[in-house]
Amino acid sequence: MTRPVTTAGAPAVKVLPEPADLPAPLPEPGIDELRLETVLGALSDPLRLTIVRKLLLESEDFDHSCGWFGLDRPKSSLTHHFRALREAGITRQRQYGLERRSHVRVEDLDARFPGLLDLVAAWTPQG
Amino acid sequence: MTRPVTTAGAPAVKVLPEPADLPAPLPEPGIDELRLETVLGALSDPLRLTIVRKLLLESEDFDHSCGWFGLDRPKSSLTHHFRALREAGITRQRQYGLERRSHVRVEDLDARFPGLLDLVAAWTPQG
DNA sequence: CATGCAGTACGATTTGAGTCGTACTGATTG
DNA sequence: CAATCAGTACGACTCAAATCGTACTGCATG
Repeated sequence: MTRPVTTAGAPAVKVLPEPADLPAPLPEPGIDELRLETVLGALSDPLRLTIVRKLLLESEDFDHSCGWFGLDRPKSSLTHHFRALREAGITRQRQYGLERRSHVRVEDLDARFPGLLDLVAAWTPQG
Repeated sequence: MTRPVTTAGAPAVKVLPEPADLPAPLPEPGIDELRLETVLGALSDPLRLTIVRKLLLESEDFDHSCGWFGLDRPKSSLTHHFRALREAGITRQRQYGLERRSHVRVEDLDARFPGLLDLVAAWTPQG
């Protein structure tokens, strides 16, 4: 298993050192609305695979804004892909002032599609 | 693990016996050419998910021809989807006389993308 | 309050996938 | 060898997704 474990065991306390009242997440499918074909479709794009993998491997408990990824695409393209991930139920997005930060819905995805995120974490582009 | 290992309930009669020397498989990617994004893309279609799942759960050691699935689509559409699966590396196809039979490349996929086929086997349409 | 900045909205364009009808191929069998 | 049958090839159509430029919104900070 290569994916870093964020919360080992049973965390009774909220881990993220975020403000107690987080901004409400943008609209997203509920855990029981997650559809395998939709999730796989969203992950069938190399750029989105890059985004999710980077979130899985390099995000240190914090959400990340669009710019953090260093993706060489116009902003409108990034909006498109981040929305695709959110609407498929793969990421959750919250508005923090100017920034719209994303993180992977690890718990939900592990519950519904166990093993899937490990495949994403193990993915490497172009090889 | 829900995916069946091999012959669960013994088939009464071996309806389609295979010759000792199998026909050569149709062109397909090698195991080291399998790409996660391509595989996920091929599996992001409900009809193809249905095909692969049915092969995983109901095929008793034998390959199956197009007609076995009982899919209510024109033949040219089926050709399209079966080719998509083969070219993504998910199925292997062999020509048996008139019929072109398919089976899932379980070993290859389990080796490259462990857990993926379990997700497919657990999938249910429309729910 | 004015400026700047993160990101969206909208629309145009392009590309690729799904769908399917029709004509075809190639093996099987009478 | 002719009929049949499984499946393909080809092409047309449709639709959704990717891409991206430009204009916009709304928060933030001086």
